[in-house]
Order: sequence, then C-alpha cells, then structure tokens
Amino acid sequence: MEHGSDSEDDKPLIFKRSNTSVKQNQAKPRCQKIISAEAVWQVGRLISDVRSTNGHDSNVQKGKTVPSTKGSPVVSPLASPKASVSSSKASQVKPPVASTKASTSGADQSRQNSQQNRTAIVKAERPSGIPKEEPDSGSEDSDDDKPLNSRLPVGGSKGSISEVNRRPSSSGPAAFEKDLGIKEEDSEDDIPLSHKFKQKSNAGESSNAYDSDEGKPFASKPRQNGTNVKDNVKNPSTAINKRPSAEVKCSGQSPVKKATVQLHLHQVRKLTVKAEPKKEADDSDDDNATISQRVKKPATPISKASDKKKSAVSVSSSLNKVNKNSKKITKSTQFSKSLKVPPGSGEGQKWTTLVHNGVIFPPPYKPHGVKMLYKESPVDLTLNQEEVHMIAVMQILTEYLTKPVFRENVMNDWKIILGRNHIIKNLDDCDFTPIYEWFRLKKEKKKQMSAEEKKAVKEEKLKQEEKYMWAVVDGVKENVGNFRVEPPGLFRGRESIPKMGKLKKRISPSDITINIGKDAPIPECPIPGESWKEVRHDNTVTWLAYWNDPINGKEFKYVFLAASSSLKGQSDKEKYEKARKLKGYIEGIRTAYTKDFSSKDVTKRQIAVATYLIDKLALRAGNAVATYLIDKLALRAGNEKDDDEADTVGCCTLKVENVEPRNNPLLKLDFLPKDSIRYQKRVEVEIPVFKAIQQFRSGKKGSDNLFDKLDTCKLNAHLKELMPGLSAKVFRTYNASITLDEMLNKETKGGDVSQKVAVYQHANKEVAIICNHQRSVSKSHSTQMMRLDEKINKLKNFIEELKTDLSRAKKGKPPLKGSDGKTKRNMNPEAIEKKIAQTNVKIEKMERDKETKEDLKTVALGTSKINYLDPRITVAWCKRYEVPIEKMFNKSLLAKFAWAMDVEPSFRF
DNA sequence: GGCTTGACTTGATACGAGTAGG
DNA sequence: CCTACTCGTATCAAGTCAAGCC
Repeated sequence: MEHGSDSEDDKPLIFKRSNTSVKQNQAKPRCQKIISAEAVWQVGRLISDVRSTNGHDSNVQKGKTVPSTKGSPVVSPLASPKASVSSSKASQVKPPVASTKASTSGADQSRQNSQQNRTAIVKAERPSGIPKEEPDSGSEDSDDDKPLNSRLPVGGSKGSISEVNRRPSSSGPAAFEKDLGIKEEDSEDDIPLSHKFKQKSNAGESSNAYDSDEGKPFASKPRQNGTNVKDNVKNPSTAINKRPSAEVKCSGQSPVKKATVQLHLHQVRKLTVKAEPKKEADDSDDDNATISQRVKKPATPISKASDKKKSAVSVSSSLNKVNKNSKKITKSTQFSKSLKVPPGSGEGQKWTTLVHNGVIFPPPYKPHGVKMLYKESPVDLTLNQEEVHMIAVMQILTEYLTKPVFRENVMNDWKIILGRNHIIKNLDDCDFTPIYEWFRLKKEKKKQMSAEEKKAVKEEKLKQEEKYMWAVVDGVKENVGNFRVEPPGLFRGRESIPKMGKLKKRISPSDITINIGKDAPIPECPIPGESWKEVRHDNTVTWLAYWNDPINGKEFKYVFLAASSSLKGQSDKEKYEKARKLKGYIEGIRTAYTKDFSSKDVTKRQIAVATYLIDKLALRAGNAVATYLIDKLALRAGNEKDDDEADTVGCCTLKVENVEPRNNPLLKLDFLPKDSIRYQKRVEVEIPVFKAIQQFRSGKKGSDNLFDKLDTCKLNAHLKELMPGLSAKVFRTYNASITLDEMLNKETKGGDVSQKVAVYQHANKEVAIICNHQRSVSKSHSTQMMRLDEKINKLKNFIEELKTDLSRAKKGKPPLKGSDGKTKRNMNPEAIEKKIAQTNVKIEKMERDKETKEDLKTVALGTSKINYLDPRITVAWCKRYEVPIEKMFNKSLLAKFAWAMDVEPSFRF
C-alpha cells in the first residue's frame, strides 16, 4: 500500500491507478454526462473548500476535475435535478484544464486534465491534410460529448468506434499508425502493416517477404546456427517441459542435486541460509565476479540496506568492466551447464522444502476522530463504518466522483456496514470536508518531515517487514514478490464498470491459506487471536499464500516469489526456450496454415486464419472474454440491452465489426484487447485470408463472432498438434524476440555505446509496436515539448548573436550587447567559432532528444523487455558489441534475468 | 465437449527516489 | 541548492491456459 498511502497506514486507502478513471472517462463519455448533480455539488463543494485553504494538495487536484461547483449554494444536492447536471458538467469538466492547471503542479493534475491534454495532443499531431479516422464515424472531436452508445457500433460493421475511446490511446493508435507510416484514413492511402515488417525484417532480403514468401512476414528463414546454439545452451528436452518429470525424482535429487542447482543457478547470491551472512562479504569483490554474480547479490534481503550501496557500486564499476567480464563469463562453463538443471524436481513438483514467514497485513484502521457531516450535521460512526467511508472519501474525491456506478457501489457496500436504520442513506448528502481537511493536513505534515525522520520511518517499516520479504526454497533464500496483503480499498477496474467502487474488504488471517513445506514451522499469525484459514503443503505449486479476491470470491490473489527467484527465472527461461523451439517449426506451421486458408472445412479455415493473425499480428488468443462475459452476464442479468459497454476481445473472440475488409487485401482491425488498450491497425493480408474473412463475415451481424467455429481451446489444441507445448501466446514471445534478434544483428553497425543503445531502443520500439504496448501520454508532455522548443530557440538565437560577434570580432570590433542587455567580454574569433560549434552540437542533441521523446510518447518499451524479449539476446548482443549490460537492464531486470547472464556472445534467438 | 477452477503471466499506472540542469 | 523530469518499483487488474468436472 506503500504508494500514496500514508506511511502510518492508519487509513486504508490507496491512490492507485487513478488514471483508469481517465480511460473510463474517455471511454464512456456518457458517464460524464450522466453524472449526478448531487455528485458534482457534493464534491465540488468539498473541493472548493479545500482549495481555498490550499490549492496544492494533490488530492484536491485530482478532485478538481470537479466542476466548479464552487459557487454552488450549500443546498441539499438532492434538490438539484439531474437535468442541470449535464449542462453544468459539460461546462465544468472541460474548462478546468487551463485554470486549474495553473494552480497545480504537474504531478497531480486531474485526470480530466490529462485527458484533455492528450486529446489535444492527438488532434494537434494529426497533420491537417490528413482526414480523421473513419470519416464514416463522424468527427471524433465531438467524441467527448458523444453518448457512449455511439462509440461502439452495435450490429453494424461500420466502425464507429471513436478514436477517443477508452484510453487516451486516442493518441496511441494514431501514433502507432504514424510509426508504421500508415495514414489514418482512406484505404487508398493505407499503407499496410506489412510494410513495416518488410522494413523491419527484410532489410536485406527481397523487398516483399510477405507477398513473395507465402505469408511469412516475420523471420521466415530459420537460422541455421540457431540450432547449434540451442544445443550449446541447453538440452532442450530438459528445459522445455516444465520441470520434466523424467528428469529427477525428488527423492533422488535431494541434497546433492539441490546443492548443484543452487550453486549454479544462484551462484553467489543464493547461498544456503546458513552460509549466507558470510558470503555477502565474500563477493563484494566484484572485479572478478561474473555479471550474474554481481547481479544476484542484491537479492538477499537481509543485507538489503547495506547492499544497496554495494550493488550500486558494483554496477557502476562494472560498467567499465563488463566487457572484460564477458570473457570471463563465457569461460564459466560450470554455470552454463547448471542452467540445464531445473530447480524443481520432477512430476510437477516445484520445490522440496519451503520455509517462509507468511504475509504481513496492513495496520489496523486508526480512527481519526473527525466527524463527517450528513445533511449538515455531524455524524457518529463506528470504526468499521468510518473505515469504509474513509476509503470512499479518498477515492471519491480523487477520481471517481463523476461515476454514478462507482458511487452507487460505494454506497451499497457502505450501507451494509452502516446497517438498515442508519441515518446515512445517501452518499450525496454526505459531506466529508472535515475529514478530508484532516487528511490533507496529515499528508502535508508527512511531506514536511525532515530527511532523517523520513529515513527513520522507512527503516522502521523495513524492520517490520523484513522477515516477510524472503522465503527459503530448497535451502535457497529467495525474495518474495508481494508479501503484503492487499489493503482494503475500493475496486478500480479498467473497464469493468459494474464492479467499480465495490468495497474490497479488509483481509484477515482467516481468509488466508498458507502453503509451506511440511517440516517448516507454520508462520505465526501476525494478528493476535486469529489464525490462518488453512495451511497446506503442496509442492506442486509455487504460491506461498492466497486469499479469495474480495470482489469476485471465486478468484484468488496469490503471494508468489519475486521475479528474481530461481523458480520464476526457470519458468521464464522455459518460456523462451519454447519460443525458440517454435523457430524450428514456424516455417512448417506457416506453410500449413497457408494451405488451409482455402480449406473446404470451415473450422480448418478459421483455425488457419486465426493462427495467421496470431502469428502475423501478435494478437492474443482471447480467452478471457469468455469468463468475463459469463461473469458480467451473471452480474447484470436482464440488463444486456443497455449494455453498450465494450468487451475486450482476443483473436478467437474477434467480432465481425472488429475486422473490416478494406481494399483487397487490406484489413482494418479495430478492437479492444487486454486492458482495453485499443488495437487499431491496418494490415495487408494474404488474398486468401482476405477472402476467407469476407466469407466469415457474410451473413453475420457486427457483434457476431468472426470465428464462430473457434475458441481458444480448439485453437490451442490444434497448435499442440503442430508443436508440443505450443499455444497462442508463444507466437507473441517468438515474434517479439526474433524481431529484436534480427534487428539488432542487422542494424548494429558500431559507433559508440550511445549509438548502439539507440539501435537497441529502436528495435525495442518495433517490438513494442508489434505487441501494441502503449502508454498514455504524460500529463506534462506538451509542456515539456514546449520547453524543449524554447531552449532550442534560445540556443539558435544565441548562435545568431555569436555570428554577429564573430564578424565584428574579425573586424576588431567589440561584441554588441547581449539580448539581456549585458556587455559581453571580448573573445577572439576562434573562441567564438568554437562556441558556435559547441552550441550547434547542443542543439542537435536537443532536437534528437525531442524527436525520441515525441516518438516514444505513446510507446511503452518496458513491457516487452520484461515479458517478451529473451534476455539472452540482449546479453549476447552486449557482449558482442561491448555494451555494458547495465545500460540495457536496470537493477531489477538484472536480477530477474540472472539466469541469462552467462550466455555465449554468439547466442542467437 | 463445454464449463469451471486454479495457477501463473502479462500489463498499465501511481508514486517516490534519484538525478541532471539551471 | 532547487526544480523538473526520469526512472525504478510496487501494485493489482486482466489476461492465458490446462486440468478436472459434469
């Protein structure tokens, strides 16, 4: 709960993900419109109050979205008719940008502000000559004001999904398309996605790999040496199957094997518990340590504090040494060998011994003693009641105030706790101002704390948490990922409107099931008088604890080991090995599905086309929607008609309306996949694919499934026939990694480190685009760009001045006064020329920076780095091109990818 | 064969620490 | 030294997928 929540933790709430609200706001303009007058009044009043005290409070800022109901009378909101709302809202929500912005620091700008910023940016960035997306969908400028139901076409195939949908992504996709060199509109202008692939992967090959190569836009040619490398690196059979049962029986493996595994996989850091204290000292001698040795150190939590310094030193010192080290690394064959041995022992067994201390709970709620007002009068609340409203206050104020569903859910859950006869009946009559003020002051105080105080608080917290931070798995100390139980709060989903605002109740030990080794001591329950729900000893799973999700009781929240643990590392490695294995099959698979494009069997044809899309466009399979729909229907039975909420889809669940054939063979894809991050691209496809899709669409409504004979189960079952263990997601990993590998090898030309890094980033960006990894444009993006422009202009003016000075100096005259009116000292012409050159370099750098910044404003590079790019590609490339690995991976990535550090420089994906 | 359940990965974002630049 | 921005990290929602059940 660390974020945003008070360090004292005496209030349960968190300010996370507030941005979702933006999305939602954007996504559902209607929500904004319907917002109740009461809501506006209520919060507006609160906020104006607070603001008058201090316009800087972050939460206030978040809340400032709220229309300037400032002036609104202190009147029971109940009285205000909804009708007034929309209008007031319309006028309120939009304008605040300019005015409120001025009063707030960027960091805490309201969601709406950022939304508007984004929108503005999007619009601005669209070249004027280029028509907007979808002429047939109407102007998107007006989208904000459009009712939700106009956003998603029902039954029609004409995409009326406005660009401003959901996400700020409005800018995202646009930028993405820009990246692809694709113009937004008309089919004639459409440049197919495949062009990108051509550039990307076929730089050296025939100009159109795609068309000429039977639909293998990616790396169609299997790399010969790949096989060798693979063999070098590992014994595929061992690595690919999860903890192969044949391998090692747990009994047989015990002490000896365990030791090997530890030593190898965890090298230095992963000493056995006993050995641990000593070892830290030992390997502080980094000069001779391998990258992975160095990398691993920080993971030992006990020494974390002191380790921080140490690792910082080691990392930076290694910056210069990596290259030397890389040679050493390659020699350390013992480590490479070790990678062949999976940590688990067979038969689905993930561990043999497991010791940990359970989980830590958020501190109990401390009442603040400040009374809220209900219909103007103070109200007494019990602790529980207060806790709920405390949560509500914070979140309502910050972001969700405009969402009726949110408010409704909050109130529903609060009512249960208030009891039937409580005087509080209506959220709109609640005035939380006093509490909010109290909270604000507290936060302020915290901010004012001196560095020492802050440090002390931090240390205290660390002390409390320390024992929960690690577990001992098969004698090896590993970090635990999320050892903190989620604090109570209000649910904030991304698009699942019906659940938003529901209370996530406080989790108690009796909700928690612990998983631990049979012989390990059962963790003491940290809350006196309570006990765990259950204690298990299941070594076929990796979780240490779980509880039922308070929002959807059927789902679980797990506590797992950290990403840097060997268990995670091993499965990560297996994932990439599987993807590498696909490399050997891909050609056959592509040939096969190409053949099936025209199969007489509809199911076969659908599987072929779906596989093609998954392969070519890195689409996800799209399984989630099934459960999601079920869930939703259950929740909203009888309400479907009004349900204009967009569902997220994956490949198998694409709707007819999501895939629109344009000019043969151009397809327009537009849908909302995971997290409702809009996927909007135009793709040139094989003609048979185009035709098949036309067939699949014929006779269906826009909301019908494009692939009616298909689901992820069938698709994956089919994929498994083609390659053992193959499933849809492997294609994503494969295509991401192979793209990186190829681009790096094609485009790295030498130059200095920063140039090489730029090549890497470029490749990384391509991958992010393929995977549709977007991010919202930072709130301050446009300001930042403007600032850069200013600076550049200043420098340019400076150069002009210098030029004048130069010509004067050549004539022996003194320089003119500077633009600031100050007299400049005399300089000789050479010095002036030098200065001009320096300044030019500066300008160039700034312009480059500006370009990159603009370029990446909607692209998130991190996700692919963490999840899709085989780290061995990066490590090997670093070794080959003498780039310090620390330039590419930050500390946590280094820890996560420790298993990849020993790879041979010749490694190719 | 379809649905449910369980376990695990993937994903964007909020926030704060660290740092470069004025 | 201060400020603005970048970067790292924690968080938790939302996916994938396979096993098991009916």
